Amino acid sequence: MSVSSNLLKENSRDLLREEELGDDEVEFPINDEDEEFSITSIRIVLVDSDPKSLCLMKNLMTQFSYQVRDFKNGGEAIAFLMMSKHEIDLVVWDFHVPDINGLEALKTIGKEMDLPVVIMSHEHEKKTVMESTKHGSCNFLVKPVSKEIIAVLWQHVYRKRISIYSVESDPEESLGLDQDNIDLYQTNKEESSSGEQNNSYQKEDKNKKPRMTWTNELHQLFEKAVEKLGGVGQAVPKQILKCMQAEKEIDVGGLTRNNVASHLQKYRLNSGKKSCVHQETREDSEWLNAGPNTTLTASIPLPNSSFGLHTRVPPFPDVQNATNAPMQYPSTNYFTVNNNHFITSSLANLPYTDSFHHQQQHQQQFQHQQYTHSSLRLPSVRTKQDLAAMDNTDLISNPNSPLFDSREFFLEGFSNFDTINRH
DNA sequence: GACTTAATAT
DNA sequence: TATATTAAGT
Repeated sequence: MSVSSNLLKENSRDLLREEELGDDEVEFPINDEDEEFSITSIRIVLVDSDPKSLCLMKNLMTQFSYQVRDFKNGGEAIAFLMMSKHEIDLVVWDFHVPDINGLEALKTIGKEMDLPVVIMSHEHEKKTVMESTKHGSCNFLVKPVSKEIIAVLWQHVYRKRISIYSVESDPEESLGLDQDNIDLYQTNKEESSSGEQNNSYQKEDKNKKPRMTWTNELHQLFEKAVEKLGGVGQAVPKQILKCMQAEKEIDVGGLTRNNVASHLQKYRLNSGKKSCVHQETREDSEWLNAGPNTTLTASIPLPNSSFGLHTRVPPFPDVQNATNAPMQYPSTNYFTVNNNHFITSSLANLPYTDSFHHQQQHQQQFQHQQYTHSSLRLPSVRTKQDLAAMDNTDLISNPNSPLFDSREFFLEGFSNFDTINRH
């Protein structure tokens, strides 16, 4: 059975499963071929030097049916972890454990084993939170930790599993997955490591062909060709392309007939509209000001250049007025480096680059799913509806704390869940 | 195979 | 929302 179909399984099936499984078993929504693996309820190593806090946390966790192994002493905890790291799903470590503090624990665990670590502390100094986050803490819990937070601790295990699975097997090589499943799988993969935007950029580079940009220069060349061939009504893509390529001064790069056809489609559409009812838009006036000498590079990747400065190409000009007059460009500049887009302006209202925006949307979807995910039996006394109704900020114990504004520390989305993956 | 149009993705 | 890409129809 494939990964994604299982991920998407709805309640009915899972309920059935739950009857088949023992009480303390949780079926994980990840299968390796037909061999399903289920784990016993999530196993947590809890480390806190304060006996009261330790006891309280342990009780709470047990209440939510986690299996807890508690330690007052950091050294003992690490020793235990070294021995049974493969039997543990999550580590919850108090920042102020004297012999091994949170940071040291994060370092050691990060180096020696591949476990998600949640740091907790009675205080929430910026420095403490920052450091923990930097060192790969999945979450930072401020004591007293609320039930709601304990209830959703499973998410870190879930995420870890997903990310491990993603790294270890390349979905495209897996024969069992059809294209749809691969797509879904990759979506999940991106979501599961939402803190790593660079990765998803790189992913896109690998699979998708670069999107070309019609620069002013290119467009003028195009327009010149169209005119030469008898106007929009006469000119056809192939000839336009030939015409454009004939122009020695300007390198049209890897421009294809399809590119031209697409551009022509838009061009025709636009010129038709213009000749009917002409309403001068803001964009029009920008184009009216357009000048022939503005030099821009095509984003069609040229063999020798993978780097270029691009300016967003304005919409089509009014046909009659397009050729002359200096142009005022829209100010959204961005670089492309190997087809990665980086906005260079720090202006507030810049649009997202596409992939970033896209990713955000996924992220939001996933955040919602996390509460309601049916494939996991939540070790929770709350209903799924309750969880869904919970505001995300509930995950930080003191969201309104004057000392600690989660948004200040965490990347987009981190205030809800971890976006930093340890490896 | 080329062109146009429509749908889809970014 | 604009516009580039992809698919489908002629």
